[in-house]
Amino acid sequence: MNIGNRIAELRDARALTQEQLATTLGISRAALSHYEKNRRQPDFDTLIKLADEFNVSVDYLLGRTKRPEITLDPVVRQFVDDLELSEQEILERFSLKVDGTKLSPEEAKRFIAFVRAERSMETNG
Amino acid sequence: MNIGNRIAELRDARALTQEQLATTLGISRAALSHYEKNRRQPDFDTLIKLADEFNVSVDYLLGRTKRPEITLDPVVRQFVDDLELSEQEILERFSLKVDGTKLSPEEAKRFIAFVRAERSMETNG
DNA sequence: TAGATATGATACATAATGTATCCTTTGCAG
DNA sequence: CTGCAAAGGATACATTATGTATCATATCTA
Repeated sequence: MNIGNRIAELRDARALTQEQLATTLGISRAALSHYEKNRRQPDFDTLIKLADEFNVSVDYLLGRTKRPEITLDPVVRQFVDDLELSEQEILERFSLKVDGTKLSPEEAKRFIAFVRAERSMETNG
Repeated sequence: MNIGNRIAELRDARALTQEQLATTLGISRAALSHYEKNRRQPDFDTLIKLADEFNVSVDYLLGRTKRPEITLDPVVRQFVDDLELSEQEILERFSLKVDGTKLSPEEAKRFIAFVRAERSMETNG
């Protein structure tokens, strides 16, 4: 997925014409067409205007991420990192809720400490 | 915060010289210097190489976000957003890791009991 | 203080961009 | 059908930005 496709996709989703979006961005329709056809690269200013306009991340526009969210909450990110939950197969199937309620960051931390403590006892005892 | 500052910042944090980073990126040192001084804008290819190299989001490089986190893979995102961690699922296919070691079913069970107990205490106390 | 190292500044050939304009397709009213 | 208009793709070309070599300017340090 490249930037052109993403722009066209987002524009279509809003039922905007190239003319309309171009005007909003302050560029010519021709330029926008070039972007959508991956013949030109918008400058950073226009890139950010696009991201703002569609409320997506630049990473998404560039096809670097599959989802448009800007970033995950850092706490969640940290949580995932700490748990070493990085294997896709696993992650496809699980997220951490207990009895329907998400684990809070504090709970996650305590969880980790808990597991470590238990293991430590197993090892030493 | 503009891209130049971010690049210089990240490069300094790794104690890399412009020469070293430029080589890694496959560009001239002069070009990198221009980027850091905000005299030129790297093309998308270089932009993404930079983000990959430093493991940050392009949004961060562009100064669009304050934190460097990249958007997680959608699978991870889903994992975080929505998962019900039932004991049955845990027993069947749960494989959280802590410190690189998989959680055993017993550990998973204790974990759930642990979370429930804590929540109970919060609710009642 | 000379030499090495790192980085900023500059010039200029080269490459990319922005826009006007033309072309093609599609939908639809008559 | 036919003609028209809207939308978007293609092209040409003047303009602008970029990449790099090279020079200049610190900053260490032996």
